[in-house]
Amino acid sequence: MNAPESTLPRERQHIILERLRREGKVVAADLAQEFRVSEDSIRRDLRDLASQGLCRRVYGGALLAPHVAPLGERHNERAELKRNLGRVAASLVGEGQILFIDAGSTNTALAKALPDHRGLTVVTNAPDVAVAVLGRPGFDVVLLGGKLDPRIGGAIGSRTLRQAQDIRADFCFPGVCAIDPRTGLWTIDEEETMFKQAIIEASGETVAIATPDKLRASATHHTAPISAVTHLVVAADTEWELTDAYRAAGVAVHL
Amino acid sequence: MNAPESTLPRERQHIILERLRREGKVVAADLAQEFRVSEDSIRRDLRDLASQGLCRRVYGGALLAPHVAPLGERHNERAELKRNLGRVAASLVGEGQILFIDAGSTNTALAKALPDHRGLTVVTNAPDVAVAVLGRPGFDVVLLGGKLDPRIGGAIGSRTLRQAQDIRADFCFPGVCAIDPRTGLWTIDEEETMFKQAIIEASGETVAIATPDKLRASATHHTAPISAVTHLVVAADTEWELTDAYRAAGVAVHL
DNA sequence: GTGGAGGTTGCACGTTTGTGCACGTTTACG
DNA sequence: CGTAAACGTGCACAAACGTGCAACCTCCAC
Repeated sequence: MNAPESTLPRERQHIILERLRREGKVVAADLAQEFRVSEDSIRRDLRDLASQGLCRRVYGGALLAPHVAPLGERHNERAELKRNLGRVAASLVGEGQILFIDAGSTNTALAKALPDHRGLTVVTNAPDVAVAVLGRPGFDVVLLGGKLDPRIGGAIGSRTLRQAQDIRADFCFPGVCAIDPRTGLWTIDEEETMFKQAIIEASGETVAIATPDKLRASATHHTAPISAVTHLVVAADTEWELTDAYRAAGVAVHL
Repeated sequence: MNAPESTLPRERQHIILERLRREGKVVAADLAQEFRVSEDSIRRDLRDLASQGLCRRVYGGALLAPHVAPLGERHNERAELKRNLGRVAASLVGEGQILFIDAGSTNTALAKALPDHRGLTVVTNAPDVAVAVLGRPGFDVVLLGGKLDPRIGGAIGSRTLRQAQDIRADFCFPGVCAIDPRTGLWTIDEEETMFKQAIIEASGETVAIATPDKLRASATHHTAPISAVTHLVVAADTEWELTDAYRAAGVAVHL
């Protein structure tokens, strides 16, 4: 079915994941024959995918991870995408760390994907992010107060800013309005910009989660240079040229 | 029915469990024929599932374990009651007023029941209350920050207290742990008590919404005398003696 | 061009896991 | 009480697995 001509390892993993989504399972031996590579390589691919939480490794092949939906059946594909991005981003954080999580639907998906029992502390200006982790085992939640902006879904005024400046975090997940491999992060609103700058400043590493539209979008206020971004999480079908451009800029790209 | 072509061992167990969920029982011989494997393998699968507590092993096959949900949902009539109480309480507020809304599931129901297009300002320490009104037309929302207490579902520390003291409101809806016609409001936690006292102090009128269990409950910390409570919202089937006692204490009772 | 770093691949090795069969034991039922 | 089906256990075998290693590729600095 597929062109076994010459498949790049990256591309191969992508195709495997796609088939996994479609059929729910894959058999290592079949894939090896199809791609004309040894089963060893397939096993390595499967191991990689499993380590990213995208599939569950089993004897003889792999099954789709229970949390990864089998390719948008009735749910919004957009929500599906964000869930996946959230899962990938969540895999970056380690035991006992402190996370700044900005407002935004993608970041809410991230919050839902964060693992329990890791002693994580979530600091957020968005009530729905707080709701997503509140009450789950192994989470501390700190809410940043202030007047909520209904367009953003979070607090951003000067009062919020002051509270944020009293905190230091390991990771920071700013909402992304637009991102560019040369210029960095962009935002629409000025107060929002100041808030994002503050939390980026106060954090060790910055993770930008960008849905495909954000990679092509533009916005009015420059928020941070690309050098301030340590990790970038994008969809798996993003063009190689683009991801390579980010990698060249020193950003660790995850998909 | 199923493709007996090639089924991975783990996948097979998964399918068995699924069928178990749907039909409540499975027969080993049938499964063996269906998956084209020996009954020995099926028995091993069943034994594995049983050792994980997912099914109960019986002679000839297996039954669904009592703990495992057999597919389906349960409805909560408590939610229905709280919705009704919330509707009644919501009818008390007028145009353009400022409301302090404490954390708690009953108050979340109230927030959902608040009418749109009234120019209301909601001040809350609970993220789920904020989510309930955020983005709806005619609402301003102010979030009180601080460390969230997972048992309460809201922020209560000293930082939250300070923010609350900077605000004056028309109405205040403290979460009710216990209430008594003679002694007033009671709470379980000390910090929680201080927060409720602060918002009651800062508000013109205080509305207590009490589910039936709260009318009979007791708690450790005295929060406010009954004279501080202006309105009480209770279920329609509350005893007359009790509602009369509250009315005698100067409380407007609504049901 | 040259060489080294980093990544990918296939192979060999020993190990783990799943399978079916044989055997003796337990269970259900007439 | 007797029989047949279902069961558990031990065993042999094959398939799948992880790991270490050497070969190979590409990219980039020198």
